Amino acid sequence: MDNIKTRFAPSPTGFLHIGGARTALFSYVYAKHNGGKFALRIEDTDFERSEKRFEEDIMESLKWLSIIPDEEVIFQSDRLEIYRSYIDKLLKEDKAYYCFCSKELLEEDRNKLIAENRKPMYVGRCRELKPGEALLKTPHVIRFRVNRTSGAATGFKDLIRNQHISVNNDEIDDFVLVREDGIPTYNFAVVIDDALTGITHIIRGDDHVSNTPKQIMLYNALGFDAPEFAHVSMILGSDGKRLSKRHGATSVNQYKKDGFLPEALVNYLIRLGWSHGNDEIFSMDEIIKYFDLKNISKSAAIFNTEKLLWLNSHYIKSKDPFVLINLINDIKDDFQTPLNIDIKTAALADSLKSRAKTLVELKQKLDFFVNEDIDYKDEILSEFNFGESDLKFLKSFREFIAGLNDEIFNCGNIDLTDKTGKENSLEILKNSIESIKNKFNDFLSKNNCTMKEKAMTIRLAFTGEKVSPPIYEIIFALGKERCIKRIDKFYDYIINIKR
RNA sequence: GGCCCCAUAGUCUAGCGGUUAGGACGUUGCCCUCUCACGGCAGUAACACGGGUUCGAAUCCCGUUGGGGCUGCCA
Repeated sequence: MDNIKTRFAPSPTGFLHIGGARTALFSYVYAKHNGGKFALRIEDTDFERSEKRFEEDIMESLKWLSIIPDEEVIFQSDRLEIYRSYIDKLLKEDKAYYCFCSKELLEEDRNKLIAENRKPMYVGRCRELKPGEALLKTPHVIRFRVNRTSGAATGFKDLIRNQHISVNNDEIDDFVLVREDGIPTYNFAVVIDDALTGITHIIRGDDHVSNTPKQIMLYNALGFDAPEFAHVSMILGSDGKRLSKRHGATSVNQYKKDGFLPEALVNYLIRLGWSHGNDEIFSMDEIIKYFDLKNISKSAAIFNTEKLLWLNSHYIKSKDPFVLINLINDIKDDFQTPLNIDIKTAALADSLKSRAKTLVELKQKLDFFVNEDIDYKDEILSEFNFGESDLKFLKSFREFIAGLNDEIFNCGNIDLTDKTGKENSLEILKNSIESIKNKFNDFLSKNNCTMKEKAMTIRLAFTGEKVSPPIYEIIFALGKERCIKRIDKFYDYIINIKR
């Protein structure tokens, strides 16, 4: 089929959640794989629950994920006139009818049917009514006249299951097309828009399967060709229940704030329900290259944060440290001070990136460096026993640091805005760290001790933590003054606890 | 309750009538090592159940069970 066009049609009643993001992604890559177009339509006909901030969130989140519509975004609230003209057509052709039953009356009908153990459907009170002018001035809705011919059924072929799904017409109510306030309902507006905008393939959540026959009826009644349908299974929480807030983060923007990279989220979501052999790592280009509806799973998938974290750490590891610094600064809260974009920060970020699963974690691991001073926490330090020999070592280690040539710590005023500047500075960095390493090893052998024996003491002194980047890098990044300051502080700390 | 859909390890999945049922996350052990990671190696764990069809079934059909969805003047 040529001129393929897909769409994502969220309602702005909440932040873009990962389930929505996944169907958007599927729709987007399906269109792109086939050289088609992808459209975004905001279904804001529920004025009660729709909010501007959610619209903005949805569009920003999609952009963040690189899911970019090819056309201008459509808002259903701008298209009320269009829907009106089609409802007139249906009314004129007797395919829809006015219903004057009050909500209270409907509720009564419903309770009665349930009590009799029958399907709670509209009883059809107004189905054959021919309302006059006066009656039309009273509150009413417009219902679709479902074909009640005995044995009639309505179905469609689902591309995910590759199977025809059919429902008997008497399972389908005379559903409301236009509400009392004159605003069309979902099932009506969705059909008009998909038909008028030339959508060829509708990829959406499983929860719409039972709406589809209603929509097919509308396509037929309006004389439109029905598009193809592909219903993707839902994403469930760890307990197998429908994903909700109690399962933790569900909105895309929360994942951004929590330090996830869009590549990781896209990679995770595409693999949740879709596969390409045994491959796990996909860039957007690769997804587009390989994507096929045939390889989408029919069954629901449970969201697994562990695997997302693995992918996130994979992508963090592959990033240039300067890029990582920018990304961290991009998600920081307003009250946080941004990281400096310099060679020392980059050096630490580079060695810390394999130790962090999220950008937030990476940021935290840089704290010992970013903060001018550090605190020694008893709950960490109490695990270690320090004696006279440690004090003696610290003294000579202090001398060693103080004796280092200032040149080693100097990385000059290199322009980091261009690529060669960065490369040059990384080269200087490598040399500095190498020479610190050599001098430090000399120092150790002169003092008859090994790295293994002394590393933890030094690490604790410099960072206050049991986990840190390699010692040489810390010395380089902190610089002579801060190293000495921290050695002194640590010395005092030990003396204090020994008393 | 009715209707629709789904069913391979804890999780995501490969498989599309004949495989020692493959990969990944997680997890366990070992190696590497200044810590923790990273990396490398090895291990762990699955065809929901019952009937058919067939020489042969994870794969096809039916049922059972379990799960999910819908059953709105929400989308």
